[in-house]
Amino acid sequence: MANTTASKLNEIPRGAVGRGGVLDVAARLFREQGYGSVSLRKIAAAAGIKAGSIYYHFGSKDEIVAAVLDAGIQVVHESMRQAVSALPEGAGAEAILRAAIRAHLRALLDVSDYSSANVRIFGQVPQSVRDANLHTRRAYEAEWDNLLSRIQADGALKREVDIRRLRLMLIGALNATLEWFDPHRGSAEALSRTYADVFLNGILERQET
Amino acid sequence: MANTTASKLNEIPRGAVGRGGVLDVAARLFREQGYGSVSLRKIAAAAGIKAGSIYYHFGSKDEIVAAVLDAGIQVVHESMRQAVSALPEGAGAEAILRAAIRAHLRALLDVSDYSSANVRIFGQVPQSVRDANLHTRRAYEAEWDNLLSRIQADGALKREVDIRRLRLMLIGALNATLEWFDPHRGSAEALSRTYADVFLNGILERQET
DNA sequence: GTCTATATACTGATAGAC
DNA sequence: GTCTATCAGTATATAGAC
Repeated sequence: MANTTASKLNEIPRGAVGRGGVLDVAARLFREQGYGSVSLRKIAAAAGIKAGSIYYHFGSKDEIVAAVLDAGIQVVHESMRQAVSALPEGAGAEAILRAAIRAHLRALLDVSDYSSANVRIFGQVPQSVRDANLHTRRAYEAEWDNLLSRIQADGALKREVDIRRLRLMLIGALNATLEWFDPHRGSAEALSRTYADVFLNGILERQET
Repeated sequence: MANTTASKLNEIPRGAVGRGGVLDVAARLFREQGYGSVSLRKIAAAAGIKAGSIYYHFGSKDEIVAAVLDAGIQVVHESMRQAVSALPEGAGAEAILRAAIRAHLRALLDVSDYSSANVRIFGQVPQSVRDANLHTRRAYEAEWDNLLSRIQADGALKREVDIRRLRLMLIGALNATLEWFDPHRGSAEALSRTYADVFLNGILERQET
């Protein structure tokens, strides 16, 4: 997903060139400024090239943003799947949920401009670009639905909870952190623990009667 | 907040005219399409006037969007304050939280294009516009922090919960519903109950040992 | 693979008629 | 209070030189 050719020596000081470099820069700018405010001229300038040169690598702005959106889902999907499958064999429902929440949040806040760009601009791009991203999104959503369904079948999740709605609520809550998270005030790691605490057990003090 | 003059008879069929009408239309378009994609020409066309005419009512695009943002916070703030103060005298922590959550969510999903536009475009507008909206936002945030602090002081909220972080998590989760809520699949009313259930008590089944 | 130059359309904003 | 006409700036995209 990241630009690999840029690590070679004897290159332009910018560091970002070629298709991968343009894509890296575009993802960062989209995350920072949104879709409508980022022009091809801005992307080109940040990558150290001229606007016209972009069309050697991509056919249109939509093609760039579509590539960013797809990569964004793939990164967070792979991160979540790996985190869950890395757990010990007999891991309980709570451990599984905590690992999945942590992986999703860290992908957004610590790891990937692509994943955070996806969350921030998906609602702003043209309908055709959204449609192109749907298959990739659906696969990630299915991963969560399967995980939650398994946990509910084991009896660890309240029976009255609707899986689809819970997934939308949980992912939405985690994604919303992009609007206010400040690494100076706490780590994504610690924040993921708080989210797990709240979603798993709630915020009300329990009576010990 | 809504256009009042438009209810008079013998007017242009569009229904939206004058400063209030322009603002109503702008709020709806911003909510639907985001900040960058909505031009003054689009706003004017939807309001049934020409682009140049907008400048009789507003000095700039930023002035329009700033007015939309402020109104958006004021609507949801007033809605939440009223809902809480309308509760019976001795209402418990759970009833208060449920009423506040319900009011916030219904303002976003059922009532106001201004409130939903605020949530959707705040992260996309120029820094100067965000700054102008800060005072209004802070007042609403303080309302929530006071409410949550009172409940925690009463011992109904877990002591280890950080108030500011909880407020960010809760409001963020509720605001995120704008990205996926579909009135055909359920009411905002019912959804607010589910959010309260999850945040108050969590999703894990409790052992009855 | 990147450059310059350019075509075409749209942007926010202004001036003056009615 | 809305209109028409227009300005300067910027948008995506293309063509051809190097």
